[in-house]
Amino acid sequence: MATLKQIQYFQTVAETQSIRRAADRLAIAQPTLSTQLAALEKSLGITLFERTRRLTQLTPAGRQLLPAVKQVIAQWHEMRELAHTLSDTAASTHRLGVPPTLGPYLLPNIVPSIHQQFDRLKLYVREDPPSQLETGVVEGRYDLALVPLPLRSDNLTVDVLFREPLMLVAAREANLAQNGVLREQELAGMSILGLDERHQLHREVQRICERTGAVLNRDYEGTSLDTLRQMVVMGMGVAFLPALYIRSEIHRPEELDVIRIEGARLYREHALVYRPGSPVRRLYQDLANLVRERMANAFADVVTPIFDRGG
Amino acid sequence: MATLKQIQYFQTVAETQSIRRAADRLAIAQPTLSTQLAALEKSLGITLFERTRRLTQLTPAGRQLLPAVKQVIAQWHEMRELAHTLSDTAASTHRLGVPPTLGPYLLPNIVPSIHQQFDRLKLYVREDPPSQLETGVVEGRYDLALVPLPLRSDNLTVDVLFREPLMLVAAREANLAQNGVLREQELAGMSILGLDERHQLHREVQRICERTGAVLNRDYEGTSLDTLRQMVVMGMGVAFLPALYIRSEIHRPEELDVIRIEGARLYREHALVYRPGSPVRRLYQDLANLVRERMANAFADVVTPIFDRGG
DNA sequence: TTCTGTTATAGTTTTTATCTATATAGAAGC
DNA sequence: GCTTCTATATAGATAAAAACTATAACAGAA
Repeated sequence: MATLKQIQYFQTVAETQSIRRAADRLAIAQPTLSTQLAALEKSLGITLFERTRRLTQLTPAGRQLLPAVKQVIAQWHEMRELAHTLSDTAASTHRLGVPPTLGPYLLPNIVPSIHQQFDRLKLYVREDPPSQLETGVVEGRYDLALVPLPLRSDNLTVDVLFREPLMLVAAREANLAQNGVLREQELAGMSILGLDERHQLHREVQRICERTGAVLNRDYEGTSLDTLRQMVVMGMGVAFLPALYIRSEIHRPEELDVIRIEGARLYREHALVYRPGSPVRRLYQDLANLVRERMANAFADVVTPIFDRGG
Repeated sequence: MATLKQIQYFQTVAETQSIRRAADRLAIAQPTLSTQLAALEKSLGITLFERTRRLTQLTPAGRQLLPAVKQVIAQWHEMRELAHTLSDTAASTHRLGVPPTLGPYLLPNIVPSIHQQFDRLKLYVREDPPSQLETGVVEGRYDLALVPLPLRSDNLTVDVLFREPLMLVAAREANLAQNGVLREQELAGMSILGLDERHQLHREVQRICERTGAVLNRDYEGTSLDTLRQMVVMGMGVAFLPALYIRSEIHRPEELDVIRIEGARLYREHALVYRPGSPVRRLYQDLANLVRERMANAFADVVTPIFDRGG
């Protein structure tokens, strides 16, 4: 069938112009080389060499085949080199899925740290709704994903990363809270703007409303955190926005009041998920730890890293 | 060592996303495939697949290695295709050496016939002095060569092709022969222009002079047939020129008289030579026959094909 | 001719690839 | 929670191949 070994033998004989010398260079016995060469010639249907006692040289056909043979060997070496590079698991490209309400506000803060620690690791990042992320990882479209808790699927490994508060945001003119703090009871009856129901955040806000007695306004729903913020700025109502979003995106604080709710469990939790069978799960655990540490070091005032659950 | 078979297996498993299905498609047993895959992974130092019950899919590293693997296989297929083309011996490029006093005047007449009969054969033609041609073939720089007889080497196969008369050429004004014919005796004492001694023709003319009593003029020697002709035109003397040269190159016959010498053995003989061990000697014999036949059909008035000697 | 160096062939051993049979382990169903 | 199904892995045996040693064949040189 023309093996790689055989075409390497071919190349060496062509170079040394002698079966004996080629056998020496290849560290095999001369009859082995003769036999393999004959086998190659038979499988290709070509006489590659003109064997005389004085020298063994290429036939016209062999001479023309040689460049093609060298190409194959060169490609093969290239492949092996690539494999060697990739043998460091942290040297390949991993497909990371992120939810639209987290990715753009978290990644800019952690990607530089990742590249610092794993300098040859590459991330191919795509956004998807959390449900898509979960099935995406299960079905292999993603290698790992950032998803909000709780998970639907139970056949994924979950490394809980951190807790992110949801802050109440109101137009400055509304003058809702004097010192930036409200008590949970004061939420009762308040009309809350939310995202449309395809977003996970919709459900999270809905849950908060049910517990606090606030009313989720379903007449107008945002399609992204940015439109939701605009709706608040325009005085359409108040909304819960994730702390990391507020930290990243609210560049003109004078337009909006950010209000902390006293005593309430107003937060969402994010986790890194991947298939339990992934051969590189160790790397993913390292990545999860890196995210937690980065959050603890630079965003302790915004989020709460969780070191002890999952993983 | 990462064999071609193994990387083909790799590709098939990547495509089918299943070791079992890949084994079916490859018509081998599933354990064989598992083993070979494991061997490949070990030799590359990479885990290529994430094996679960539901599906066997590429790891990030495997995903990135796949294109390189496909390249190797593609190059290999290309090589085999080329080999298939070349398996027709008449489909390769053969290096043909020709002497400068024959090649340019013979080849234009026979190359079209060659390409007509062997439509995929290609000739790589180079000119060299006959001695260089002989050693060139022996040492493998040429696959075959046209050379004048007699040969120096005795370890070449010789297919004698044809006899080419040498004609006496004189300036028209000299008015040497009324009807274009002279008798051999009339050459005695005549001063003959020749080529310099690096050309085989020098020796051939010298031999003729010795036999007929003509005198080879060594004061001025041509470096090519064309300069020799010019010397004759300019009235510097007479010269022997090969019949095929005259047929091809003397476009203005009014300037020169071409004279046949009656009764003399004034000719040279050309042969096709190649190494006795050449695996394609059959093709070369066919080529020799083709040349002879072409000469017999279209140049019977100029040269005498030799069908029975050598080969 | 004989000697020398090179390739081919014969016969054997070792290695490798492949097979069959079976173990193991998730996922799905009862 | 147990069984069943399905996919991959492992064990052991067999077949294929590639390797070796020894020797034959053969051309060129002495």
